[in-house]
Amino acid sequence: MTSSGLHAARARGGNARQLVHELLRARIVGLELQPGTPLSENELAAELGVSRTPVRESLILLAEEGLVDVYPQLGTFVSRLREQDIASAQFVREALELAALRDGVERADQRDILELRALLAAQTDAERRRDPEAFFRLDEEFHARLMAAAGHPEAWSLVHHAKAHLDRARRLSLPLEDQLALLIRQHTDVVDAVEQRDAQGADAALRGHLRQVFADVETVRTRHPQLFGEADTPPRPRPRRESRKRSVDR
Amino acid sequence: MTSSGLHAARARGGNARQLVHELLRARIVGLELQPGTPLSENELAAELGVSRTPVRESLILLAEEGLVDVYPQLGTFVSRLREQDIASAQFVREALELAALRDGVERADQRDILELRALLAAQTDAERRRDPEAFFRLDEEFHARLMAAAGHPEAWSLVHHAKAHLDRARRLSLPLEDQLALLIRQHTDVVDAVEQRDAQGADAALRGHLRQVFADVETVRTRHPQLFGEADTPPRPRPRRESRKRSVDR
DNA sequence: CCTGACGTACTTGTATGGTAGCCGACACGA
DNA sequence: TCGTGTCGGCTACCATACAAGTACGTCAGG
Repeated sequence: MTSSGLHAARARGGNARQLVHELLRARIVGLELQPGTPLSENELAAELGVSRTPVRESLILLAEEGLVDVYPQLGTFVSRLREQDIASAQFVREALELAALRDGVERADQRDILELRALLAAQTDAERRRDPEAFFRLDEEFHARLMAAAGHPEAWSLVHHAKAHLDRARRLSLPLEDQLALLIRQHTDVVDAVEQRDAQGADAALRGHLRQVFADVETVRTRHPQLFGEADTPPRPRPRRESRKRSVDR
Repeated sequence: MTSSGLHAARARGGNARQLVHELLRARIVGLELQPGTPLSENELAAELGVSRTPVRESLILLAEEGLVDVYPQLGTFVSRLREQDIASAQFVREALELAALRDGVERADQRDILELRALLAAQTDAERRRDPEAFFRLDEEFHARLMAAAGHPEAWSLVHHAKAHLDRARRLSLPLEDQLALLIRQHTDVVDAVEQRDAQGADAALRGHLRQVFADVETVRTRHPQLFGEADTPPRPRPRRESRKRSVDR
């Protein structure tokens, strides 16, 4: 069961809160838990084999990231994909990654280039195996490594947070024809430009790549509109009828 | 009693967790709680008239922001000013504020300019009254307003988080001679450039301003080295009983 | 006197009980 | 038929009890 795995991991490493947090985060970003899904503290605690405390603390952290919405005395729900959240995440990601890349063009050494190229090779392999999940992990690692090479490894966590909102939508578009190949090509262009110390080229390549990702979200929006929504009102677990509800705190 | 005030505020506004979080955050950023100070969940709960739960949840959030360090089974301490944290905060702040300003130069309308100028006037007033605390609040509002005018009000929260690490150190340098006047001058330069749609000028003015703030931190480091530290190990063995109120010497 | 084992008083982490408030179903009355 | 009041079940929030672990003062033994 899930609980046994959690107990094992708990013995190995971190505390229950971190484990639950990471687990729920992965499930939300991976769309295993779809937007609008109700998350009950009691239910999760029972399912994961821990008490409500670490579950609750995890939900608070997820709420801070914008991945869940907490309505006191009402319930906690996986947040819907909101126009504003996605646009904001895109802005933050662009600003941070492009700023980092400006330093990266100067600071990256041959060792960094080699590691990035190794990740590109692994991505190509994942694409050939038609394994979008593997590609997702490698994509994360690529962008993280890029920021580390630029000398700003800590700022990655912020990009990581922002990226979650984009990935949640983007994931549905990845299995599409030739999508992975296109993204890998764009990654490669970035690395090439960095290796040649071509600041303008690198900037253009990465910007184009990030905009591509943003465009993918739009594609998904038209195909899966039910995942999106402004969500001033809490989603309904299993409703039959509409009812008006005034939102509480921010 | 402190608790009565909190209960009152609680009736008015949010839940206990948010109130405790904001209170502790203000005390830490305001250096009322100096770096290295131990924060006991029990002690805080008793002092604030709430149970451990909201206090603990607040500390978790503060730990996420990097303002406190939690050592399990050992204690929670106000984090020291770390070289890396400060540099990272500076990078994030520059990246986000400058990226926003690029949009702001195009999007800001006359109404935005007027509101910004009103804040500048208030800052000048605070400077004349030699009121650094008031200036700090107005500085926050100025930068927040600037990002809102640029069309990225949500990204402010990230800058706000980053700014905390800088402000904590900077606060000690603000009462210095002519510091406030210089900062206000720089703020004014930014607004002037934005009003004239001078993208390059605005970029240079804001970058210069942010670098100035960063330089102030260095000044403080040489004067108050005890506030800094890499803190691989818990800050202090064990300061028992009340020994705070250690006035900042020169 | 010096050294080292140990108990005690703390710490955070986790589990659980109690409370106020919201929603939806259902009975009742017009 | 439709509107309304009540009640049961759910929620998150908060308080409290227990468990696991660390540091330091104390004291026995050299």
